[in-house]
Amino acid sequence: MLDQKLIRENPTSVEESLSLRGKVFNISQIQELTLQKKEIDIEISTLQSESKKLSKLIGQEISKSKNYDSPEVNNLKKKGNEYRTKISEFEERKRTLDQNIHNEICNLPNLPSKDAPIGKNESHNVQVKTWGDPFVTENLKSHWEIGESLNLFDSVKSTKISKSRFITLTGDGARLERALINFMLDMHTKNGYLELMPPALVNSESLRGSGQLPKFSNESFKCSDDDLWLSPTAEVPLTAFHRNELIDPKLLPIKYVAYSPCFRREAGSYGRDTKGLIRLHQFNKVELYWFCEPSKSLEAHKKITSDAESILKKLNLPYRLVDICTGDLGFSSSRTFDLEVWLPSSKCYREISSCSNCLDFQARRSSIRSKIDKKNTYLHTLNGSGLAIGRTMAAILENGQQTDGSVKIPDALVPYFGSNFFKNCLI
RNA sequence: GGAGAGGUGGCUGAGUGGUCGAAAGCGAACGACUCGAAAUCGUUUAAUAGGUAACUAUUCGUGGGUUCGAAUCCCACCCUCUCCGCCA
Repeated sequence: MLDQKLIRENPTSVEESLSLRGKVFNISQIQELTLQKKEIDIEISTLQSESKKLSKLIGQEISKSKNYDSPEVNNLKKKGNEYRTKISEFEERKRTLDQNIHNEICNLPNLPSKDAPIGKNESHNVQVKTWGDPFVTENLKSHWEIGESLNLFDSVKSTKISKSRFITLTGDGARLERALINFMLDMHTKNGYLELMPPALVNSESLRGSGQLPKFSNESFKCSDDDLWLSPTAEVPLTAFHRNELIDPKLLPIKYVAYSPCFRREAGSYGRDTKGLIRLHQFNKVELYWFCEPSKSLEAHKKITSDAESILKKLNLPYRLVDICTGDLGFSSSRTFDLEVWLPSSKCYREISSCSNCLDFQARRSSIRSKIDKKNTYLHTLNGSGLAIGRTMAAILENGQQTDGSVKIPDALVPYFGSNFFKNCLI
């Protein structure tokens, strides 16, 4: 959520900044509403002030004369009644204004950082660096072909259980998934993160707090009988963990790592990535999340990104770092670095982690503050996948494939997986 | 699911119609004492919105209502706790 004061005082610069996202936002309309509200606010508070004084006077009058019904008192009460009707009229108008303003502002995305590259869509994202050797050989198998031949997962049977875009991991596939989760959690907790295992179902307020609602309700699964949704990312419960809190500044920065299943409807992606582990309605993810004071968030953004990178390096997976352009930024983010892993079968890099600095956007929506320099200040929040498990498995299968059809398990993972090769199991 | 209790500041907790934005304690900040610290003593310390400021308004779970006036009375909802039932 953007600061109302900022919108009121700098509508043009807000409008210009938001337009870098490639859409037109009508800020002046919101500004007009907030100005109207301000006028009414002043009107109401003067009336309330007078009515309050009157009430006190009545109280004094009554205690002096010990008479609740004297003509003087009744006269004053009549006057008080007039105030009340007047005030409630104004309040009615204020309420509708407030609602409109709130709706409008909640639908505005975060302002893109001045450092983010300007562009319209993902083709304008900027590659910052690459790591490792993105090898290209002919006759490479896709990860779903490898998975099928080694019996690591079964998507056909999964449609019986649920529907398409769900997967059942089997045998060594399930074991590898588990190994990856444990490996990542261990790496990050050794690196100073506190592990959390949050609920997978979250309420509407939590989704609003991190920016998924009201705009993106069609991207999450909703429970029909309750005000609960299947969490699309651990970012949601982690933000909500501290909602409406004043955090002791001594605890900052707070660094959480959380494993969670993630559920996404993937509406509008029909026909894309229909095979394999890349795009599923349910997937596992290890998420990194920071709360820090505003002056430290740029530095924190670099750190959270390099913490996510360290996993790719340990697993020896070639990747590149991409600076997301203004037109491709997520709703809550002001700046995002994506980590994209090399998938040799499709000869391209695919997103495996997205590390975002949301500044105070989510903290304002969720009211998460700290007393910094004697002032209550909204904290900055940062999130980054560290990493998406299914896509990591896809990358391991494709990058580790050998000419004899076997797959080399990265050395760092062997202690977690318990072996350096897959046993081909029969189902 | 049934019965009961309760939601008050950073935290604990008093307050049942009239200077109550709210006692007290804890915590925190500053000062004194000290070589320094602990202990002790003193002072200060809720948030939000508007305003350069003085100040004004709002906020005692949320939303309505009664009243000149509500933390306090009425209604609805949400949440938490205890007991019982069910259950991994």
